[in-house]
Amino acid sequence: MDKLRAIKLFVKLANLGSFTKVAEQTNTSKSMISKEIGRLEDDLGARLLHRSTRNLQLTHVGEGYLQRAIEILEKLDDADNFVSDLQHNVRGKLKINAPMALGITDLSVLFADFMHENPDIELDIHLGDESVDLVEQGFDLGLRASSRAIDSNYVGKPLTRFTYKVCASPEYLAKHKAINLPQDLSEHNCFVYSYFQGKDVWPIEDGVAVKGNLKVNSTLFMMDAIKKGLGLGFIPDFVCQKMIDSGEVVEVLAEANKPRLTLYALYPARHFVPTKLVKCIRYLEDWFKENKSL
Amino acid sequence: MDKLRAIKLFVKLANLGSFTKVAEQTNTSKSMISKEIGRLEDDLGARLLHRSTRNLQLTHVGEGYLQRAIEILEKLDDADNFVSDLQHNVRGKLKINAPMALGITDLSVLFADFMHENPDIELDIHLGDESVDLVEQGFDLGLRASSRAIDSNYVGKPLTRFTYKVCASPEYLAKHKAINLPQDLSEHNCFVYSYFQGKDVWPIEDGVAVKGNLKVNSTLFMMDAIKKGLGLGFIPDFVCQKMIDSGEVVEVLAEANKPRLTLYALYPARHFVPTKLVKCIRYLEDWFKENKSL
DNA sequence: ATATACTGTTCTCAATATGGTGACAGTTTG
DNA sequence: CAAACTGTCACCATATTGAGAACAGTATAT
Repeated sequence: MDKLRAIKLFVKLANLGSFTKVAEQTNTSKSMISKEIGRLEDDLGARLLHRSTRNLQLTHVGEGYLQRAIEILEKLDDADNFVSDLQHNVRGKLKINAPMALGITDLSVLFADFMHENPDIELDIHLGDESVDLVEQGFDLGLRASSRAIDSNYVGKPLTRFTYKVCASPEYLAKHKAINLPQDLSEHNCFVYSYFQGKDVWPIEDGVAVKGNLKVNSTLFMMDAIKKGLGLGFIPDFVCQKMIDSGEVVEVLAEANKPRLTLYALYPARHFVPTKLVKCIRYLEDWFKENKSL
Repeated sequence: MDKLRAIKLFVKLANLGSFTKVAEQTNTSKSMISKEIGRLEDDLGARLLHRSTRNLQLTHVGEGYLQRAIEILEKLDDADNFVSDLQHNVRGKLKINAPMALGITDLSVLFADFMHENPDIELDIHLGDESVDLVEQGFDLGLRASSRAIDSNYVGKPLTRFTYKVCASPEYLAKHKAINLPQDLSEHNCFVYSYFQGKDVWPIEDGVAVKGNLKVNSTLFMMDAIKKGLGLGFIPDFVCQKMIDSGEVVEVLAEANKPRLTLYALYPARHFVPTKLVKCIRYLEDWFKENKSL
């Protein structure tokens, strides 16, 4: 028995004062109203209203119950509205996790624009490359680079593709042996990124073991070392491209086979995504479509 | 969809943190819980909790909804308890309507005893012989004398049977013509009771037209006039019996056919009767069983 | 007075919704 | 690497449901 509907009908009945009118107003049959009210009375174990053929009269019990029923329905409406607000309102917090390097480069300008367009959305951005559990940490969105499929608990929207480039400063290259094949790297000072899955193997062609005197968890830090001519780095293109374009660093082994990764926007829910989040993801997609060749 | 049950299950789920445990505790299947929560989420248009295989995590929405849901359930409990209290509690008011004459004679002692036994029941007794609508006036109980069937809106418990007696004082009878047949009454001073259905026809045998110089809406007032030897009265036996026994008045036409009426306890509801009322009706039944021959 | 219209209730029956079973995909644990 | 567990999904017999008509009763209209 759907007690809630029964209560709603009871309140309506108390207002309209007629089973028939309630039936008309709700597009149902009299019999249904009668049954439903009867069921509610059964459930409560008390009569809510006296039916005399022409007049309905609330019982003592009915009067008290009516009052409480109205409050209950109000509370329910409240709860529904609360959800709806949180869902459809663009206001609200958005807790986002993103890779450090990406955050410092592209995302900083991207989200600056986004915040300008959506002043009511509050951003809470955690930059970091440690693998965190988005759900456990309560993140609404995570930006992840991946070459493989994504954890099945998440939906992943592909945003852009990127690759890595082996970078060095012109000065470094001039002072050291030429690099023509991936294997040549083993005799150079190759910086290692702390969180890199393969540790000290760069995924060029079949993988090249490298070694070097710098290990750091920031590709930007690494870039500065590269620019100073200290060594080579295996750097995402969104970090190094500008410096390559400006000539500060140069790419080596450009023709070698390197993994192409996809940047995903990850969000945990399947059915219902808050509009603020939808808006954010759309923005990400559009931004990368405009600014990058996917 | 039974939203209420869904809400209950959601609250349980939030507490236990596992679909399976909820299923066990409610003696249902996991699938049912899953479905029901899913339905609630559909209805709300938002996801209430993130399911990762090992941990359930409330959504922002879920947290807010949980809080509200708990309040709603409390309110519902409140409402139910309110009804239950009013229903099962012996405390409370009892608004009773009864015929004036009966009230002054038997009921006064009866209810004195009843109140003594049930100090927590508050009585609100309206004595009067006008026909009142019990429901409209908000009476819990009405005592009615009737020879015919009762209004179908009410349940009527028969309490006792009674009849009427033609009474006169010995002095009156000594001074006037003898009364041997009903027709003889037409030559006597016969008092008329104001609310009597047949007005000035006494329902003896086939009915006897009478006339007299007193019309009053109280059989007790009438009794006093009779005792003084002013005339004859058609009096309920519960009013006149004692005086007949004591010899103050005597009955005439004792053998004539007079209507036997039944005193009913009338109460409006069919399904649910508050226990205080049940108790009162039981008391009435018992009292009349002991003190009168039905 | 009598007829009519309208009240709420009850009955039956078809249609819908429901909840349990078992399989499933995916994880964590031993 | 197997086993035990998570929540979800599809299937299907079952139960509940709600509409419609018949009903009993009462007030209004004629």
